[in-house]
Amino acid sequence: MTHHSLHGGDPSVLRRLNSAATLRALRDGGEGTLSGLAGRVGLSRPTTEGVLAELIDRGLVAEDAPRPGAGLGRPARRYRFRAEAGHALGIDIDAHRVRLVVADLTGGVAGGHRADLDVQAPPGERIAGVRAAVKACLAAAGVERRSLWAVAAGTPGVVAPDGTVTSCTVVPGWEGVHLARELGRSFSCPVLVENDANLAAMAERWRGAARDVDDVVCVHAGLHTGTGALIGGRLHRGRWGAAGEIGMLPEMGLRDTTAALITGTDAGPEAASAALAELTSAARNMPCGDVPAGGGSAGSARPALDHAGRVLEAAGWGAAEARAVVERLAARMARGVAAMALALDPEMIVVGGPLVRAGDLLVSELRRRVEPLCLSPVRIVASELGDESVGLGAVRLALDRIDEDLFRVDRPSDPSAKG
Amino acid sequence: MTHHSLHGGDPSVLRRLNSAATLRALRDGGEGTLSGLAGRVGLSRPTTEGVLAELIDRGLVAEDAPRPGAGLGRPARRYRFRAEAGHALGIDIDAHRVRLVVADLTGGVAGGHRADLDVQAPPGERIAGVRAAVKACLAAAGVERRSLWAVAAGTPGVVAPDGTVTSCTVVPGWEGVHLARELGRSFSCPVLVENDANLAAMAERWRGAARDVDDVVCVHAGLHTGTGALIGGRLHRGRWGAAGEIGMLPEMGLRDTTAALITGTDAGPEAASAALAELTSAARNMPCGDVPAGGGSAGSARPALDHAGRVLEAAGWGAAEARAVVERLAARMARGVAAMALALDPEMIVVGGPLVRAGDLLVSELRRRVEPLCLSPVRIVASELGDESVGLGAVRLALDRIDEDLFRVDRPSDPSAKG
DNA sequence: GGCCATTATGCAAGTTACTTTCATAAGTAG
DNA sequence: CTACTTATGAAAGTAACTTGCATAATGGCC
Repeated sequence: MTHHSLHGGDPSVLRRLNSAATLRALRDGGEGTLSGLAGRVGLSRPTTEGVLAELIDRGLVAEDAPRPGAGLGRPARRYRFRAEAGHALGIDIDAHRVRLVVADLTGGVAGGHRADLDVQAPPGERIAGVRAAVKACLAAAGVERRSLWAVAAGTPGVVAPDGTVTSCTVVPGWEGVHLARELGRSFSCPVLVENDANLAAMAERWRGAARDVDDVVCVHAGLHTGTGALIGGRLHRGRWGAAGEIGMLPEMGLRDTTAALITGTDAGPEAASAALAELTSAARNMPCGDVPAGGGSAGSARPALDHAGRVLEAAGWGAAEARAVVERLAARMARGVAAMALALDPEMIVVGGPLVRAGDLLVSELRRRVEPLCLSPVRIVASELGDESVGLGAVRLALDRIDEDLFRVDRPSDPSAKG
Repeated sequence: MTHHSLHGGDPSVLRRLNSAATLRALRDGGEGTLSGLAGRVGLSRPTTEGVLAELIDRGLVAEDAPRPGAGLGRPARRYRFRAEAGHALGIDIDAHRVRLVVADLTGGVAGGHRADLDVQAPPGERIAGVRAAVKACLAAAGVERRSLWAVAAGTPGVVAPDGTVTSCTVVPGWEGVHLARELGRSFSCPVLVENDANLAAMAERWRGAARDVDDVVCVHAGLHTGTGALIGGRLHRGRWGAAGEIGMLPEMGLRDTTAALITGTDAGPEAASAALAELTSAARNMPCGDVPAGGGSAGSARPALDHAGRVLEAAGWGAAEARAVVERLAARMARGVAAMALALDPEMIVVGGPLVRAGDLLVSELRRRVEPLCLSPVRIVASELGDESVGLGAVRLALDRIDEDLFRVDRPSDPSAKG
C-alpha cells in the first residue's frame, strides 16, 4: 500500500478535488467552453464557474475572448490552460556534450540548446559548462529563470535517490558528485537527477515508440548499455537507483558495447576494452573537429563513438562487413536483453541510444535473437526519438514533479521544499 | 499515470472518502472510542458518529459495550472493525498437495487444511481434489461459503492475466487450464490465480522477512526456481504474468534446481534432468507413504523432493558432503539471483521455497556469492514463513482484492463483476 | 452518601460547497 | 423583425462538515 490519506476532511478537500479535476480536464482535453467543461468534469455549471475563477486567480487558467460565428445561440465563454504559466527544463549530460530542452506546462517545446563538453574536464568545470549552457538555452528560448518550476537532469551511471552519482564508468571523475545539489544552486525550484536510460524510457512512453504502454523496458545502447524500466507506467528506480544495471554481469553482453562494436568480436569485455584503448590512443593525435581544443589528454570516449558511427553508417547502406559486425553485436547483447525481458515481462522493449541509427539493423537482429529466448510475445522496437530521448525524458520527469504539486489534494505544508 | 478520477463530485464523495478513512483507521488502528476515532481520522465527533452509523448498517463495524472502570469520566462508546463480517481464502496448489488458509478481514487466520494430490492426476481430477479440500477446510474452520468475499490460488508456472496457466513444467497437464474459471464455479465471489513465487513475495512482505520493505524479490527455490517481485509495495506480474521467469535462461542456474541439488553438480540442466528421471524411475517401485495409492505411474516430482529433503537435512546437521552439495547449488544459482538483483535493485531478496530448510546454509552461501556481483547493498535473507508462504500470500492477495471494494471511493457500478 | 471533577454525549446553529431551476442575454436563421 | 438556440446570472435548496453548549454518566473525595 503506497500512501493512504488517513485523514478525512472538510468540504474544502472536495473543492480541491474538483479544482484538480477541472484543471486536468482543461489541460489534457484542451480549451473549452464553460458548459462544455462542466459536462466533461461532471460538475454543475455554477461550480465549474467558481473553480475556474479560483484557477484564474492562481494564474493557471485564462479566459479567451468568445468566438461569435462558431455556432447557434449565445457565444460561450472560453477557457484554456495557461501552459505558459511555468516551464520545465530537461538536461541531458553526457561524456562529451550537454543537451537542453525547455518546455511549457503542457510539454510544448519552447526551445533547445546543445554545447560540447570536454570529456576530460573535472566535475566542477563540467558543471560550469552545464550552467553556461542553461543560461544560453533560457536566453535563446526567451524563458525567464523564475518561470522554471522544475528541472531534471539525466546522466550516465547510477544515481542515488538523493541525486548523487554513485557509479559511472563513462564520465571521468563523475562518481561521488552530488549532482542534484550542485545544479540546485542555479535554480530556485526542485532539481531532480536521474539515470539516462531511465529518462529515455520515460520519453519513449511519453512521445516515442511506447506511447500508452504501461510496462516498458528501454535498452539504451551506448558506450555501456544500461536499461530503464517503467512498471505500471511509473519509473522503477530501485532502492539505490541502480535498477536496470544488469550489464554489470559480463556474460550479459551489455558492457562496453561500443567497444565490442568496434572490435567486431564477441570476445570478452577485456579484449574489447583493450581494443578501445588502443583505438583511442591512436586517435589522440589525429585532428578531430568536434573535440574542443585543449581536450583529448587521455583515453576519450569520443573517437570510439565516431568510429562506431562510421560502422553503423556503413551497415546502414549495406556494407556486408559492417552488417556482420552489427549482427555479432546483437548476438552478444541478446542474453542481457532477454534477461531483462524474462525478469520483468514487459509489453515492449524499446532499443535506443547512440548505437541505434537509421536502418534498424541492430533492432531487427536483436528481435530475431531475443524472441526465441522469451516466454512472452514482447514487442521489440526501435526508438523513435533518437538522441532527443534523454532530454525529453528529463522534461517529462520535471513535468511529473510539477504535476505532483499542481494536482495535490492535501494542504501544501512547506512550499519551499526542494525535491 | 495510473487512473485519475477525471470526475469531480458531490458532497457524497466526501462522505465516501471519510467513511473509507474511518473504516481504515478502525481496522488498522484497532478498536477505539468515538472521540478517540474522531481524533485519529481528523474529523469532528458528530461526523464520525454519522459515518459509524452507516458502517454499522453495512455490517462492517460493531459497537461494543462500554467499559466502566477504564478511567475517569463517563464511559466512552467503543467501536470495533467486524473482522468476522467476511473471509478470504488462500489456496496453494502444488504438484503433490494442496494447502488452504482461511482468514478473516483483518488477516487473522481462522483455519487451515492440507490434502495430498496425485501428481499424475489430470487437471479435472486435480481441481476436484482442490474442491473437496476447500469444503473440508471451510467445515473445519466453521466458515460459511457465503462468508467468503474473495479467493486466491497460487500455482507453479506462468499465470496469464485472465487466470489461465500458460506454462508449467512441474504439474503434468496443467498448461492451458483456465484455473480462475474452473475454481470460480465453486464460489460466488472473485477468484484470483497467481504464480506461487509472486504470492510468496507478498506473504514475506506481509508477515515474513520483508515487513515494511517496498522493493523486494522473493526467490522461490523448488523443482524449478521462480522469482516474484514487489515493486513500490505492489506485485509486479508483467504484461503476460511471466515476470520473474529469468530461470528460463539456462545459464542463470535457476532451472531444475532440485535436480541440480540431487546430482550435486553444476553440470548443465540436461544432465540434472536425466539424473532426476533416473532417480524417479528408481523410486517408482519403492513404497512411498505420502503418495496416494494409485499414483506414481510416471516421472514424479515427489521422490526428488524427498531426496532433496534428505540432502538438506544432512547439510543441516553438518554432513560435509551434503554441505558441499548445497554450496555447489548456491554457486549455480548465484548468477540468476544476481541478475534479478541487478535488474530490479531491490532493497531485499528473500530466499524461500521447498529447498530452504533450517540452518540457512543455502541462504548464507547465496549471500556470499551474490553480493560481490551486485552494485547495491541488497539484504539477502531466509524466508520466515517456510511452506506457509504461498498460502499466506494467496490470502493477502484475496484481502487486497477485498480492500479494493471496501475502500473504493467512486460509485460501485457492477457489484456482480468477478475479478 | 453527597458533591465535584472529568469525560463523553446529544442537539442546535452555522459554514462550505454542490445542485437545480428559472428568467434573461446574445447570438443565428429565415 | 421574429423565432429559435445556446449560454449566462442569480436565487433557492440540499448534503455534509464544524463549532459550541447544555446534559449525562462515572470515579474520587470528604
